[in-house]
Amino acid sequence: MSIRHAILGLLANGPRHGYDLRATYQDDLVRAGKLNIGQVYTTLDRLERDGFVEHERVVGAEGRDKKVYALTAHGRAELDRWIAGPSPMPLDLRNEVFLKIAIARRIEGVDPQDVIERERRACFERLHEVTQARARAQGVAVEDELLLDLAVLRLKAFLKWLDHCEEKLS
Amino acid sequence: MSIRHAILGLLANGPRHGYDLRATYQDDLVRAGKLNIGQVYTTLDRLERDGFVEHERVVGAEGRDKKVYALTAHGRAELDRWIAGPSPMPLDLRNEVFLKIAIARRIEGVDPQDVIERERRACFERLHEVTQARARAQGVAVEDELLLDLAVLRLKAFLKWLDHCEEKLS
DNA sequence: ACGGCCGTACATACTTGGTATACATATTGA
DNA sequence: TCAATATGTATACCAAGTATGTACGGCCGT
Repeated sequence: MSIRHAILGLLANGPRHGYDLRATYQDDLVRAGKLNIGQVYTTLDRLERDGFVEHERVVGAEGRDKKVYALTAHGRAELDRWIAGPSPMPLDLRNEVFLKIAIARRIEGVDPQDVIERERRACFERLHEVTQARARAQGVAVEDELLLDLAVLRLKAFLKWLDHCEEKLS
Repeated sequence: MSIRHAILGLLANGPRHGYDLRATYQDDLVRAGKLNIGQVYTTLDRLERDGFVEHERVVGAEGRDKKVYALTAHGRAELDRWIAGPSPMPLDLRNEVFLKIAIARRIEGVDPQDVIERERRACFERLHEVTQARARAQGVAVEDELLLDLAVLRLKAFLKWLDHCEEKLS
């Protein structure tokens, strides 16, 4: 997923500059997420190129000048369109583990069941980590909980699929 | 996921040229997947740059010459390492629907429950499509079934999460 | 026969998403 | 005082993926 719409969304509540957008993203919008500052500026450039935002140079009280970005009408329309429309639900063809299993079946000397077993173990460990993080988030911030709940559900579904693979390929 | 390891995997059973790799990928390895031919050649270039494959110019019987790629020992080692090691299980921070909900909660005039409801409907439709595709694949090819089973499990997990969001945010 | 389309085959330009790093100044704290 | 940290922007670079260009040959219909 790209960060375009996150920026448009943050700008909907008023103009901000790049550094500020990143801080707000990390500290408020997606608290578990990190955002590379370089990506913020290149994304802002592209959004401006496409007419979604425009910037104004502002000389700060500290002497540093900032580029403060604001949504254009076009940008606001794009944001509304994005929010109102459904998100793509990719089928995850090109799934790495599926590919690994498929290749293992076509190579001599590699047992696909071993591959499945190793992936299962890794998935379990990950689930354990995430479950602990989920417990720590409990009651702190509802959105942090939701994001971790999603991760848990996804990992459980994947484990179920691995079991299913093992059975069907045996 | 990148296509690097798919190509290494296909080359493990003997040398092939670019066009052939793409055909084999689409017709045998991941039958539901499409592979852009341009990506095959650029990936082969990078694999060669990194010493994983090497090529030989072969003049075909038809007069067209091909570049036939083969795994090097280094490439075979990389393939084995990849198969033996676990795949990354990304937490899917930057999930688009989560972002949409989070932004909706921060903007006036947008009801996050509406967002959830719309995503649910889209997800249901997708699930319906995939379920039909799954029924068509039944008994035809076990790997096609597995890939579609994964898609179904994923979509069901996501629907469950949307219900969960609705409840927690109400 | 020939003109168009399709299959085979490779190459390149371009876009996007993402990381790392460089650069500059102000504040803060040991 | 001097080093680390915070604020702020910019750029280079890389990988993944898409679209397009360029050949050549075979097949098919009129």
